[in-house]
Order: sequence, then C-alpha cells, then structure tokens
Amino acid sequence: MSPARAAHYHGGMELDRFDRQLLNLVQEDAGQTAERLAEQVALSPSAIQRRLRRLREAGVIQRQAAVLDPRQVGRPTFFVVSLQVERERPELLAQLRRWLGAQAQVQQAFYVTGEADFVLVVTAPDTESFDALMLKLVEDNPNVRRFTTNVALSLVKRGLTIPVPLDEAD
Amino acid sequence: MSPARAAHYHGGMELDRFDRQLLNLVQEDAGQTAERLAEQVALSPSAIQRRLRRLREAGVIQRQAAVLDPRQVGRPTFFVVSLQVERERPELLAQLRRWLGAQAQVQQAFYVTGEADFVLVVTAPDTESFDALMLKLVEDNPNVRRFTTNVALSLVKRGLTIPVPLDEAD
DNA sequence: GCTGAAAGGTACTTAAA
DNA sequence: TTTAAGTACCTTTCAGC
Repeated sequence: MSPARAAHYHGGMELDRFDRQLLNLVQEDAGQTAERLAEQVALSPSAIQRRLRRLREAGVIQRQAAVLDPRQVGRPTFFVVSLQVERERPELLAQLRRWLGAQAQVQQAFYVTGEADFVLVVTAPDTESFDALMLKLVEDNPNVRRFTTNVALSLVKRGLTIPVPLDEAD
Repeated sequence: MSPARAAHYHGGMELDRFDRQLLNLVQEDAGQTAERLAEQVALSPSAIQRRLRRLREAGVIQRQAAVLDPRQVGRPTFFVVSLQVERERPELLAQLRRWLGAQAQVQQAFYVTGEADFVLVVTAPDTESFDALMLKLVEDNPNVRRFTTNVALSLVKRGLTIPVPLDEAD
C-alpha cells in the first residue's frame, strides 16, 4: 500500500464524496429507494445501489436496524449506569464484557477512562425490572465493586448516527 | 376504553405475539425479506408485510437506520459526558436541549436524575474535535456549570435494541 | 476503473377468495 | 388469512466515458 493511501487508511475501503453523502443519508433513513437517494446525490439509481452494496460488503454499513418507539413497546425508561470494578484480574473483566454483551436490556456499554470503568445504557419497563437486572449483575460478576444509577427523566436525543465529513480530511 | 385495555395501553396500538416477534427480528436486521421473516414467525410473507406496514404507520417502528462501523468512517472515539447545569431558568434548559439536538456529534442525550443533569454520548474523530465541541457547548449555553468526560477506550456493545417481551405482560 | 441505460429477476402490494 | 395478478424495486449486463 502506498503512503498516500496509508494516510487515509482506517482498516477498510476508501470513501469518496458520493459514498460519504450516501452514508449520511442512509443513517437517517435506510428505507428509501435508490431513486429517491439519486435525487439527493448526483448519481443514477443503479450507481447508488452498486455503491450501497459495496459499502455493505466492506462492512462500512454493518447492518440496518428498525428503531422502535420505546413508549409503544412498554419500555419507556432508560438508565445510565456507571460501573466500578476490581481490575486486578483480567479474566474477570473479560467475563463482565461477555455478560454485558449477552444482556438484551443493556443497549450500550462503553469501557471508559475516569472514575467509572464502564458506562451502560439500560432499558427496562420499570424500576423493579431494572433493580432485578442490577442484582443479577453483581451476583454473576464478583469483580463489580459498585455502581451508580442515573434514571433518564426524558430522552433529548437517541441515535447511532455518525456524521461523515464530505471532505476526505477528517 | 375498557379497564382491561387500559392496563396494556402505551399510547399506541395493541401488539400481539406475532407483532412482538417481528419487532425483535427487525430490530436486529431490517433488511431481510418478508419471506425469510416468515420462516421465523409462523405467518405468510404477505401477512408479515401487512403487519410491518401497520407497525410503521402506527409509529411503533419509527424509522430504519443504517448502522456504520465507526472505525471505517474515521470516527473511532466515543465520549460519555456528564453535564451539570444551573436549573433556575427553564428557558435556558430548553435552549440547551435544542442545542444538543442540533449537534450531529451528539448521538444521545438523556436528562437524568442524580448528580449530573444530562448524560451525553458524543462521537469525534479525535480529542481536539471533541474539545472544540465542548468549548462551543459552554460558550453557547451560559447555564452549563460544569461537565466531566469519560473517554471510551473500547465499545463493548452499541445498539438501540429494545427487547420486546412476547407475553403481553411486561 | 466507474458511469448511465435497458433487460431481467426478485420482492412487495393489492385484490379476490 | 392465503393465493395470484400487478407493480415497484433491485440486479445484472453492456456500451461508453
């Protein structure tokens, strides 16, 4: 690989301006047709479809997911949990990561710097359900030292959108 | 509305077992065909499609979004920010919510109980970009008192999936 | 290489049973 | 709800840039 390419290398394919426009559009609405996308990107529908397929195959687009209204599925409450662990034993840390990954109620989990070691975003139908999950957390994972919970009173914003700059420079 | 219905009422349509199965499936993969969904839910493809359309129209499915690989779009870093504000002036609070909603780099924002008032999940290509955003935050919003940042060293899990129980009882 | 245009194939939608 | 006809979309091919 040439140095010029290496400078832009992120572990995947090169993205030109069209790809970047497409990525921004499909993050907001992955359901629209190639024809409608072609109206917003100066490209023909078939070119759009070819590029989207390439982006999927390269793993730039990992998947497309339906986003539900939390209230309409009886799960209106979100919790933000900060977790502190005993870090002396790496194998317990790996176990905790697997545990978090396996829990459907855990939407997101970040391993972070700072006072907390993990930050979680958790959904639950009510406080009891949440408490039960946290009890299971400490029971199943002996290296969890303590955690603090913030109950979300309202959702200001909720998404996974990553803004993709159109200029190649990041 | 009868009391029996009111007990299950979440502000939207009633969901039977088939709907709930479908919702769980399309949250993981919204791209699969009705035929493939029909293999997993004991229903014909046309029944599947009709139900999905109803769920979209009722707003249970808000949208479908492409999920990108953060590394491949040059935005590998996540930050979890806890925000404390002066709460005396409600109009400033509303302004802050609008500001957060308008920032593309802010993926998620929760208004929470506890020591922090807001918890944010922010993406940025690097620390400088993140710092610039935080500077803009305090400049544009005079009621921001202080904030603490946790840099995500790794992503354990990342999604918006809400597990939908198949039994009507939550 | 990548594009746009046309043919073909697949999946969704609609209407009837 | 299933089935079948009709429609819309995606995919492939090919010629040209």
